[in-house]
Amino acid sequence: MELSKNYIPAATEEKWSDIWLRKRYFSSVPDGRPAYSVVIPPPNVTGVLHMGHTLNETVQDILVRYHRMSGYNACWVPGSDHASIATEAKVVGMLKERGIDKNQLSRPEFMKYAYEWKDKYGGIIYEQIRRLGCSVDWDRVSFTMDKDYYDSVIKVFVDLYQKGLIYRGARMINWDPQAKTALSDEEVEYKDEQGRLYYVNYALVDHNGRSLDRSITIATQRPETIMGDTAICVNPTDERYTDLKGAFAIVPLVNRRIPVIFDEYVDPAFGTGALKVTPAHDINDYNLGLKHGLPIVDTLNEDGTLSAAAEVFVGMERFAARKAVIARLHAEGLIIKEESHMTRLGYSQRTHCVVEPRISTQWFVRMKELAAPALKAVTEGYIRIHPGDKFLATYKYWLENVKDWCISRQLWWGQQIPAWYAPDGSLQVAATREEAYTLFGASGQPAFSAGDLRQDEDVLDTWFSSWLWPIEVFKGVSNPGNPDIRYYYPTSVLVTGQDIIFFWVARMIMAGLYYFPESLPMQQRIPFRDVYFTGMVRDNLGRKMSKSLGNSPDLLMLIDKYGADAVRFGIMIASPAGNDLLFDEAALEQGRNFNNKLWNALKLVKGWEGRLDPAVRPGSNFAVEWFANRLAEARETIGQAFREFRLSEALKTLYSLIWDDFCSWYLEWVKPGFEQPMDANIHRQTVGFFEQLVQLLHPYMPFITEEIYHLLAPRAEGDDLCVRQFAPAAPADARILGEGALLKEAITALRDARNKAQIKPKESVRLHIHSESSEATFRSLSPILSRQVNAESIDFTREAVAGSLTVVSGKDKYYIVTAQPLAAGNQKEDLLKELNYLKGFLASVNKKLENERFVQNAKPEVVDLERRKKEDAEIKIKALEESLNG
RNA sequence: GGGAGUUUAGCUCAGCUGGUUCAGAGCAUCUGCCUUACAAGCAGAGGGUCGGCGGUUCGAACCCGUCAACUCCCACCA
Repeated sequence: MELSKNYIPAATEEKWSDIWLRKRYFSSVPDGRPAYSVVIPPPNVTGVLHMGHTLNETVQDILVRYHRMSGYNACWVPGSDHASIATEAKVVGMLKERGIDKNQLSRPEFMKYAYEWKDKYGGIIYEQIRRLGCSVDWDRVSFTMDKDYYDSVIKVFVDLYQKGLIYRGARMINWDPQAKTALSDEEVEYKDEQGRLYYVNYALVDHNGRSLDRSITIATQRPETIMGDTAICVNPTDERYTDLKGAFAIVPLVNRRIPVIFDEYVDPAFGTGALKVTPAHDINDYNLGLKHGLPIVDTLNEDGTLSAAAEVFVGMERFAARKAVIARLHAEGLIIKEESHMTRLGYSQRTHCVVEPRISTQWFVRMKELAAPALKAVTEGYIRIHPGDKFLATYKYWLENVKDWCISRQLWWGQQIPAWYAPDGSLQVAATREEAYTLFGASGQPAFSAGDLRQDEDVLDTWFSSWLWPIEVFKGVSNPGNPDIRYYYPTSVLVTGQDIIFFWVARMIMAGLYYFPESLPMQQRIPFRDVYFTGMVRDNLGRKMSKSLGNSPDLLMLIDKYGADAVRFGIMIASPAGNDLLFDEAALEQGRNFNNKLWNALKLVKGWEGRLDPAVRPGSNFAVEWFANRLAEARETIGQAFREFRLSEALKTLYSLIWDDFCSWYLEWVKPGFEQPMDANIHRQTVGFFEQLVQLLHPYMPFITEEIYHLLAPRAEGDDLCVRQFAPAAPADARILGEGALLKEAITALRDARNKAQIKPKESVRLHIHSESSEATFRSLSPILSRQVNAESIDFTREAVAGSLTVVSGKDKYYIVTAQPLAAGNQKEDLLKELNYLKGFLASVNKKLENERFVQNAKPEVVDLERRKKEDAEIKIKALEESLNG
């Protein structure tokens, strides 16, 4: 069979995707093996996967494949999130482009469009997951608005309500005027900005309305809210204002009379020490208003325009209104000063518009009771966070200070809140209209029919559904106690971005601990045992990837260009746990080159098949023996790295094992001479090594490894790499590894010397080795050594060889004899440099050993080590001096 | 304002319990090679006062203190 010059990923990837799917390797059902279950953080159906998803999915696939190959029944559940507000915003935008106004649609009509959107983008996302090679169980695809899932969310809502953990009430919430919905505290992103502070004069009057012939100046950043003022507040200890007890101020523009009140809250040092109180539009003012019984004048409409209550500029957009108010205040001479001022503005996470604090009747979850066990699960180590040092404190702080969660959204796309209102406005919470009607009838026949009940218009926060994800993807809510939930829950590991630690991770822990009864051990109630946080993906300049910057590459295009394995390699090689990843296409090129390296190693090994020599040779081959041990050693390192979630490090180990140890050293050592036969036994063992290497690499680069596995040898039906189990690891023999290191050192030193002496690669030399300690080893290694340094002969000597080039490496000396006279190099200089260094080194070792306190205090093995360093250095110095003199 | 993290080669990062010739790897750079698997390659090389200062210790990239820079999270002074 003819192998292409370079590896071509596209066809291979399609082929194996299909075969894996057809053979249902990634479909999991409970069995006798231990489960390794992972639920995908469901991507929003708003668009396509970005590089952050790519990193997350790759990490998950590596863990899942690795465990599938390690005796576990691996199950990775794919799915997507309806992403209530984000998707609704996109659908509304899409409709607008088509000239359709959401307000003209009925709720069912809108939902039809939303589902069309979901089908389209959900499909794109799943295609990306497939192309990336993710070994998800396609029989378990879940969506947070599936019928069962929807019903589960409703069921949990009703349950929490009945237990008193959900309540409805008017509170100051964050309002998104663009999406026209309430938001949770977590959905608001704050940015520091340069704002402007306006000093505005308010006229003062006494309780009879008589002018006091003076005014009070307040400082505000939001002059457009003055129409909502219902008090002026000063600090009671502020002597400038003590005489204003019982006085009133007149709100400019609307001439409303408001009291001057006194409260410690006001900082006399800020601005003028006088604060305008607008309870409807500021959380602090709201609290002050509650305390002092102030009326609330809400001057904003839900879309951010001024309401009739504002009296002036009614209907004007809030920022335009600000300008208008400023202009009129200026015209009336009421602004006496302006200054710039740093401020913090809240933006909606989804629509990016400035959020308004607003009083509104919403549904809330009481968080205190849910938070306590969630905190315990982590602080007591039932759930381990990686990297822990970084996120433990953040997690703890949030849970200890958590506030109630506003879960109602004034949207259509989502689970509609199961609250039912009677004509008189009273309400019952129940999953269905009929159940609600029954509840209304509990204390006698209601005066209305079930059809008169009106369901709450609002839907639930999307996170109120995704917090059930690890439970409901196994139907744990809709079908409690079923075999899947009992087998797969808790899941093994959650891999996600650190940005959703509060939104999602903490709340899933709460949901798990709430949902599974306290009578069960904590280990069975938690949703996952480990949490692995990936960092944020940035571009190679360290900037966040974003659409507006245009620095977020398209995943499918990258796969087309480099191949999925190369993308996976590139994203993993520079991705330490929890640190941000600076994405650079150069890393993908490295991945592509690595593919090619593997491919060419395959070509080499395959090329030997035509000229195998089956004759049995006595004794063992050093190269084979060495590589077997090197492989054992690397497996140990890799296993340890996996246990510690150091996936990038495991990949680096593999990369170097394959590129350097296998290709650069091992294959060169066993490679037969030009047109010479290949020892069939060595070939067989080489194929065995190659199989082990692609197996180890498979979790990272599944396609090319599967392909090579099948090209190396014919395989029985069902013998595919993705399900091949790792053989038990053998311990590595340190002696053989040491001999391998010695051989590599000698080869490198001799090649370096050849290079420096400008001996042409094709020119062979005669080599004399002077080794006090390792002569026997060198004798056994000489067949490899002679080929690697192009030596036609190797002899052993105890003295200097005249007319030779001397090389000192470690404790050994090499004399290179050439046919042509040697070009005068700076060999002597190099030797002197080395000698000087060694003498300095010896001096420092001696100093240490002569220091009594060192000898007394240091551990005996450390002192021994220094003694050996001293001996080694002395031997080397002797060797160098001899060759310099000789 | 509170908290966490980071700072090691041009870039991205390892460096575990303070002690192997410990100052490392990859990428990039430079030199020499179209050697028969691979120029997307091979063989080599150069490159760092481990952010600054001080301390603990026989011994510090590592522990302590302090300063500086950067990053992130949290927070109701208009």
